[in-house]
Amino acid sequence: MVQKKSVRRPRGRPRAYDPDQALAQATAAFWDAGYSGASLEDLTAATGMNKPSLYGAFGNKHALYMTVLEQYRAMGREAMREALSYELPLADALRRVYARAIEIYTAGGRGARGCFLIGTAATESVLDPKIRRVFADGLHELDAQLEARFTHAMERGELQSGIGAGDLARVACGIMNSLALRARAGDSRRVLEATAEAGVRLLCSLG
Amino acid sequence: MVQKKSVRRPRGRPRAYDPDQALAQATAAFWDAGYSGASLEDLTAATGMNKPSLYGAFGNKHALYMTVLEQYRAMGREAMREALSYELPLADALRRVYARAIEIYTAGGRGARGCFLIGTAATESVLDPKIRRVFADGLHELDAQLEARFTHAMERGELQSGIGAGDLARVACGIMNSLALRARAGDSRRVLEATAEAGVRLLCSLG
DNA sequence: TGATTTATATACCGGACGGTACTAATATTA
DNA sequence: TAATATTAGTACCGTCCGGTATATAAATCA
Repeated sequence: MVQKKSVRRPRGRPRAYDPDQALAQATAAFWDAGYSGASLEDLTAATGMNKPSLYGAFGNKHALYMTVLEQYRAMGREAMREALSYELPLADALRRVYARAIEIYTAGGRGARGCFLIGTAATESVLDPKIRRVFADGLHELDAQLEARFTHAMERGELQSGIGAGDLARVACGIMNSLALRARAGDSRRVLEATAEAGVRLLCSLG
Repeated sequence: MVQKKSVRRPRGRPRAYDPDQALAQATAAFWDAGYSGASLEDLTAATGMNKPSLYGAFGNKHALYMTVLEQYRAMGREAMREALSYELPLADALRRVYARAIEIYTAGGRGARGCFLIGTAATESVLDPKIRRVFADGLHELDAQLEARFTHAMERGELQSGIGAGDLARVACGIMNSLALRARAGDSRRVLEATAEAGVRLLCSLG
């Protein structure tokens, strides 16, 4: 009988940190201060790790950031996939999407921080092509998720619009971008929700 | 007869730089790299000034950034005021607004940089309340300009919508935010223009 | 128990950071 | 021309930056 690997400890001194938790705390540090604004000291303080351990686990600052960035994208993709129901009417599906986005954007101990990509990756995107690529991919992936849902609604006869699904998706994505920015600017949850609802009604021709 | 002050030179050694031009070049440096990402060396290289002159003229890095930020806001306000015609039909006025925004967002030597506020101030807004205030004011001022135009269109009977002028304005502002982000992400001008046009048609119920 | 393996912890590296004292240069004023 | 005023330019300040060498601690394996 083979012993479970997760129980059998590896050979050397055990880690004093939980990798997932450390990554989450590094995410928070970057989210607050941005990539350039978060110092290695901020990151070690946030994770509770010392610098050599941080390097051993995640590589240098840029590599750590890229890891965090990809993890955020995966979280966002999954959150959207869950929220963007194909069962509910289009308007309700969009409402769920925006509600979930507002949840994510207004979380955070030091006040709302918006979208991680918009708050940190956008800034670096001009001078850092790798970050720009991930940032653009993140936007376009959301576009694609939304476009598929709009296409579905059109095919089902749930929505007739003179505007193509792709363009509708980019506008719907734009509403979300705006929620992220307004959250980071400190707008109240009520304003965010009203903006989202107005967007839903426009997009679904419920004006 | 009084001699013009602008001709009469002040007492000491004359400046080797043009203050307006220096400020524009500092703007470019911050726009590319963000506030935290732009070093004082970047700023002196961009402006051609040495550090003591830079300090004498504009104060420390934060003060210089705040000056640049306010100047950008003034430029943006004026650009919107010019573009947001009250004579043209609402849809055409919005088209002018977005066209002008795309012009500003895609300018820049090292590639498109989007909106200065979104690309640089948003990132700092979580940890720097003064920057957050200016960022939020910038968003809300654009909201107000757009809301006034929507209100005008409604009063004139040019637009009937179940959505209030304020909410329409925030959505219209969101489209612009999205153009800024997409520009910084590297999206083509064609995509930006298509997104803007879709936004116009939704906002003006031309779907 | 002793060797080996892995991680932690301390202390340090060269360099870049934001910021400034000091000197030299260039103008006006008397 | 001498005195004064204002700027430019150089050189430097202490600190923090990202990153790493080295030593020590804590586990498994034989």
